[in-house]
Amino acid sequence: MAEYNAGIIEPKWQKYWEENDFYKTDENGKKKYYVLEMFPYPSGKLHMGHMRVYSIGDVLARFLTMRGYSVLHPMGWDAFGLPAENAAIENNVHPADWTYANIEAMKKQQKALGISYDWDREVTTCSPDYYKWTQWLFLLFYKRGLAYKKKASVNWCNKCATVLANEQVENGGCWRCGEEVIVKDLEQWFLRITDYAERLLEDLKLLDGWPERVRIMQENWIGKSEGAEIEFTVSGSGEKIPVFTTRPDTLFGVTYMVLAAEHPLVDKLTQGTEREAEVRAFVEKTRKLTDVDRSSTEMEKTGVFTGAYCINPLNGEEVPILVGNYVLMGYGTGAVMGVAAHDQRDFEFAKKYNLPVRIVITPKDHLLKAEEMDAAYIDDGVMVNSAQFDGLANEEGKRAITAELENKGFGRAKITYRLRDWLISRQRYWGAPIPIVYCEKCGTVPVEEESLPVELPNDVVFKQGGQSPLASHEGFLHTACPLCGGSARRETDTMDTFICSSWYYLRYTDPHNDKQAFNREKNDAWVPVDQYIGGIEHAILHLLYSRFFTKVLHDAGMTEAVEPFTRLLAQGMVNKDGAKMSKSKGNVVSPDEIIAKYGADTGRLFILFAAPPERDLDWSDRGVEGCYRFLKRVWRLVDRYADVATQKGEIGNIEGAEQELRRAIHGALKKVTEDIEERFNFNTAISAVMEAVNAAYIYMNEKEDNIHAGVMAEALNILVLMLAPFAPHLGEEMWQRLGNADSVHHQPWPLYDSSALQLAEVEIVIQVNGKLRGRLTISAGLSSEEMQAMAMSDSRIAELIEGKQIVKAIAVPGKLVNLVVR
RNA sequence: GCCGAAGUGGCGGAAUUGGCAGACGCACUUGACUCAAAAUCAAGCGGUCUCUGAUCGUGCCGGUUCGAGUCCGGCCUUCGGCACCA
Repeated sequence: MAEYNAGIIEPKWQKYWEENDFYKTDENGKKKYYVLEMFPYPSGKLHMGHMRVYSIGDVLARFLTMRGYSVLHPMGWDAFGLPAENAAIENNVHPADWTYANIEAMKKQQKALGISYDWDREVTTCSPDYYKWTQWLFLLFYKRGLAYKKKASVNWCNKCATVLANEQVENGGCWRCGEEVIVKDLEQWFLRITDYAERLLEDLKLLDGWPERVRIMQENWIGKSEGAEIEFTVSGSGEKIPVFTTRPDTLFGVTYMVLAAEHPLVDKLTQGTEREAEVRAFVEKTRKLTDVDRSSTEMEKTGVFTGAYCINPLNGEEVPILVGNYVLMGYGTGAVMGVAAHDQRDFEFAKKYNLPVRIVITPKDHLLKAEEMDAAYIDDGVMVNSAQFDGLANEEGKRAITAELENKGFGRAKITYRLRDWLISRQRYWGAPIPIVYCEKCGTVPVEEESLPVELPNDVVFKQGGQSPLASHEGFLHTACPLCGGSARRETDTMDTFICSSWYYLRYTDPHNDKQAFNREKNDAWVPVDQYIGGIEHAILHLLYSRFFTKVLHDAGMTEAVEPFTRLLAQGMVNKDGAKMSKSKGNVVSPDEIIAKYGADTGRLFILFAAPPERDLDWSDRGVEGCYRFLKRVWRLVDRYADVATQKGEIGNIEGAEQELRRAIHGALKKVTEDIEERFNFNTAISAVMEAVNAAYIYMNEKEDNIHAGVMAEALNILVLMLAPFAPHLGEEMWQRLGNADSVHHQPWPLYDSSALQLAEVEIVIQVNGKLRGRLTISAGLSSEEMQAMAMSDSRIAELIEGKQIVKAIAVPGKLVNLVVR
C-alpha cells in the first residue's frame, strides 16, 4: 500500500497539466461562465488572503467545468504602483525588474497551489502592450468630455509624494501608508465620474448578486440628496449667492447666511471694509485646519460676521452673511442658508452667536416655542410663519416653495451628489503616462493614437522622497506638438493605478489584440463576469471605478455590458489568534510553508472548510492537521478497494449495509452539489464529503473483504469526483488509481440517484406540549392521522397522556407529532 | 450621531421553508492494535441533578406560536462603513 505523499503527486500533476495546456479556455459554444478573482499587486509573495481567494475561485471554476460550462478563469498583475518605486529608491533596482521578478515568484506559487488558470491570457498592467490601451482609453474619455484638467484643492500625501483621489483617503489618512493627508491647490486631471452618478446609483438595483453591505456603501458614497438651489442676493452689490438645501420648506425660517472660508465672495464682500482683518484672520485659521479636524462632529462651530447682508428671495428679508467653519466648499455651493430652528448644526451655531431662531415647521399636536427649544426640530410637521404656505404639510411645502421659486426665477429643484470627480493624476514614475502634451501655441493636445503607447523611459534616476523622475527627464519631457509640430512639453504625471485595474477584466477576453483594447464580439461572449471574488476593502474604490468604466465603454459601443460583475463574493480575512496576520505580531503563516509541510490540497481544503467564504477565518494549525488526516483517510480507502472496484460489478438489487452506503453517498452528492452551486457554502460541502467517507468506513469495518464491488466502485468514484475541485491533485491521483482514463477534471459532475435517497422507514419525533418525549421508527409515507395514532399507542407516550384531554395534535409527515394535552 | 453585519459547547462552525440545537472538524477522555510510542481503527464528549430519567441551555428582557437559534418589539456587546453633506 502506497502512502499519500503530496510532495510527489502535486508536482507530478502540475507538470502534467502544464505540458498538456490543460486549462486553456474552451471558447466553443457551450454556456459560458466567467469566474474571476481580483488580480494581485505583485508584491513578491503570496499571503493567506491570496490563497483563500484563489482557492474559492478554483473550486468554482473546476466545479462549473464539470457541470458543462465553458469557463473563463484568467489571472494577471496589477503591476504599476508605488512599492516598486520605493524598492527602486531603497535597493537601487529598476521598478520594472523588481516587478517582473515578483511576478515570476508569485506565479510559481500560484502554480504550486494547483489553480486552474489559463495562463495564455495573463495580463500585466505595466507592460507597454497593456498600458498602450489604458492610454487609449484615457483618450477615449478625453474625447467624450470625461477627462479634464482643473485647478482644485486636492489631497496630498507627503510620504508618497503624490495626490490621492477622495476614495483613497481613509479617516484623513493615505489609504496606502496612513500618512495624514494635507490639502494643496494643484492643477490636476480628473475623470468626470459625477456625470455617471445617477446611473451608478440606479444600476445598483441590478446587482442583486452583490452583498447588500457593498451596495449600501456605494449608495452612501454616491450620496444623492434631493432639494433645491435657491438664490439669495447680496444687499447693495446685487451679487448672487446660490445655496443648496434639502429643506426648501424652511426658507421662511432663514435668519442668516453662512459661507465656507474658501467661498470666492468672502474676499469681495469684505475687501476694504472695517471687518476685513477679522474675517481674513478667521479664514486663515480655518484653512489651516486639516480636513480631519474640520470635519469632526466634535469640533465647535465658529464663525465671523462679514458685515454684509443678503435678501431672502421669497420674503424679501435682509439677513446677515457670516463665514463659518462648518460649511464646506466642496459640497453643494459652498454656502448654506441658516435655519436655526430646523437644522441641528444651524441651531448650535445660532445659539453661540445669538442669531434669531424662527420656527416655521411645527408638530401637529403642539406649538413649538423658540425659547424652550434645546435642539432643532427636524421632523415633519405643519408650516407656520410662512405667508401663503402656512398650514401646508412640510413635505407638500417643499414642492410648493420650489415651484414658487421657479416661477419667480429665484431657484429650481436640484439634486446634489456627495460623489466627487475622480482625481487621477499621480506625481509618480511607475504608472501609465497620461498621453497629453502641452504646446505653447495649441495648448493642451492629446497624443495621437498612432503614437501610443507613450512609453516610460528606462534610464531614470530615483531620489529619496523626491519628485517623479519623469519631471526632470529631458528626453521624455520634450516632444513635438501633434497638431503644429512645434516644440511641446509632455504631461509628466502618470495615471492612478486604479485606472489600470478598471478594465483588466475586459482585456482577458482578448488579451493579445494589438489593434484594439479588445474585440467587441470576444468581449460580449464573456462579459459580464459571472462571479467576481475579492476583498471587501475594494467595496468602493475598485468596484465603483470599474462600474464607471464599463458604463462609459458601453456608451462608446465597445461592450454590451452595463455592469461588469453580475455576482460578487467579498471574502473575509484570514486571521490567526484573533488578529490579522502581520509580521509585527509574529502570527504569519505563509502558503509556502503549508505546501511544503502538507501539500496544496490540504491547505486549500482547510481554508475552505474552516469558515464560510464571506466570513473572517481564524487560522488553526490543528485544523490543518485535521484536513491532512482526512485526505490520508480518503486515500487509504480508495487505495484499499481500488483493485476490487475497478471490476465495477453491477449494483443490482441491494439492501442493508449496501443500501445504507449508497444512501450516504448520494445524499452527500446532493448536498455538495447544492452547497457549491446555490449557496457557496464550501465548508458544509466539505463536511458532507467527510460524512460520506465516514459512512464508507462504517461499511468497510462491517464487511472488510466481503464488500459489494459494484456499490463500492460507485461510492469511490463519486467520492473522488466530489473531492476533485477541492483537492485537484489528489483527485487526479485517486481517479487514476481507480483505473479511469482521462482526467478527473474533465469528467461530468455526477448526478445523484434520488431513488437511493428514499427511505423505507423514517424516525420521527414525538412531542407532548412541545417537549421532546420520544422517538418512533415508522414506515415512510404514513399519513398524519396514522402517525398520530402510532404516537399515542407508544407505551411511554400513552403513560404521559393518560387521563388527559388531547386539545390539539400536529403531525408533520416524516418529521414529528406534537400532542397538546391538558 | 447615522447606516450595516454578527453574537450558538473548551475552539472553528452546522441547523437551507418556524419542526430532534450543536452536523463536520479541532481539542479532550477511553478502548483496540503495539514490548512501547507514533500512526491507525473504534467509542464517548453542552451544563446541572436525586443520572435507564428529569431539567436548564443559542448575548439580555418581553411577545407571537402546538412548537422560536430562526418571526415581532425593546435593549446590550463586538466589528465594519460613513460622518458638520446643508
